[in-house]
Amino acid sequence: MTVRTRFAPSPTGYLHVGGARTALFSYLFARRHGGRFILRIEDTDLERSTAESVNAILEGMAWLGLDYDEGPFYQTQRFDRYNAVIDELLAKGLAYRCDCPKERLDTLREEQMAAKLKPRYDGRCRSHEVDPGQPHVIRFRNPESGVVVVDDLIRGRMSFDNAELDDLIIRRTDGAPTYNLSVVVDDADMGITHVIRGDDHINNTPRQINILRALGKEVPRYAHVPMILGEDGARLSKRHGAVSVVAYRDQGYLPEALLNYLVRLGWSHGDQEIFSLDEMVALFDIGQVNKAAAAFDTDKLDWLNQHYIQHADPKRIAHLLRPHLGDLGIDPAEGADLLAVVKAQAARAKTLVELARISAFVYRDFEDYDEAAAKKHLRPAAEEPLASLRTELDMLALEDWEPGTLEHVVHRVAEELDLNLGKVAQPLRVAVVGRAASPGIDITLTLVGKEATLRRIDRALDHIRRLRAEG
RNA sequence: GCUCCCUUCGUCUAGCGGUUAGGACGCUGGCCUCUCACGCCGGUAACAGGGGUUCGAAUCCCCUAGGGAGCGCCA
Repeated sequence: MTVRTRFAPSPTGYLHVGGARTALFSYLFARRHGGRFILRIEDTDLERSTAESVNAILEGMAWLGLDYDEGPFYQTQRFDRYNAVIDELLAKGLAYRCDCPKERLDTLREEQMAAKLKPRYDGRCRSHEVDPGQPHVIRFRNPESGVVVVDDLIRGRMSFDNAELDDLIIRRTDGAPTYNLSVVVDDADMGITHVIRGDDHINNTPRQINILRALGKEVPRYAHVPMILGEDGARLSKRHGAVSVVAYRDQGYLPEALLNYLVRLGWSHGDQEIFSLDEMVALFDIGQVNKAAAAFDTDKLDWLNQHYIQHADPKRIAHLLRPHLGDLGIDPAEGADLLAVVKAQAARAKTLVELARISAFVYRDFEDYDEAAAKKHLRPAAEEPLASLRTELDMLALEDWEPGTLEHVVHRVAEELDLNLGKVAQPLRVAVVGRAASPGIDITLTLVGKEATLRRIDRALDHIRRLRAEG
């Protein structure tokens, strides 16, 4: 039997990290077992489903590289099929028409809650005829006794008493089938062997199994993955900042970093922290997934992202960095080789956004000096070394403007003035970068170029002289 | 309220009856060093509580506490 899994989001918003992890687990499980991964859009809620959300989900999946073998299928295109199944259930007496007015149901619920009972439909219409011509819903006739046992791949054995369940609506007054019916029909029709989904569906499982059985269909295996919590341990929501997968892309995260982070949230393989997608496929074991919810930790994601920025092909990083430089109004075509910039800076940034920000000085003069850096390094004592550097650097031919020579010049100036290297390199760095942090001074000067370097040294000398004039 | 589920360092986790309870992020001390990062070495910190079972429990059972989900003509 070939394994077939599916990811079945409802298009009522973007693809968030919780959904992405469920999709990842589902994808990995299928790939791991040589099976097929299917994407199905559960858009039966006509009110809330939007085309934008569908696009956002597809975009998120594509960015993460979670490619599916079949689909996307849309439930709205399968209404005829669901209705045929509902009619079949009706004909067999496994479902019935119900015309209980909403008000009655509301008061019933209130009474039950007041009596400390679990609110549920009382089965009033189970045995009375309802005129098919009048408004009504269709309810599934759930077994009244017995237990439904689910051997969940993650949770283990769970059992539910049928007496706790009620007759759920499978077709609305407007004729639209509901979620619990459509999932069951789709999973059966699409031959889904393993249903991997969020654990908020645990309580739906026994109902779905009952419908599956009424239909005479095979019951798939289930794996309910725990939810992802926000940094504070509370349920993930918008106030936790980025939750949308594409928002992470926009903030400069690499898809492999997010994927790696997500797979380790709830799953592990010994002490290994770094996993390529291929390794995940080879090692992933759904039975090894944790049962408890996990809190999202941006610090660890950042660490992984920095790792991947550092180890990825610099050419690719350079390519991905362009739009982020563009956001700063920088066109890297007009300046130092972007590849060289990436190689020099990759280990210094947690995100591509940060990488762009700390590299801007290469392409344009900075606005203001970092206050603390200027105060510490652009002091009167720095005037002499800077002036010497200005002279020495100015004498360099353009073809000598390279790391080896530049490092030599800086060292020589320090020796001539009998100063520590730091007393020379740091003022120079602040003069050229505006801040006290940058790649090695030789690389920094190489990237900035002769013209801008001399210009910025002059600016720093002005700064120091003005400072002295002010006393 | 009822049903189902969860509980190891701050966070992600290893552990599947015998371990000095391991790793990672974070934080932190140091090394490297022209700065910042990277890298390397070290430190900090956990079995929710209580009963059993057992020669021996983080591991098995029960109870308590805390947390979550569901109880829609949403998915």
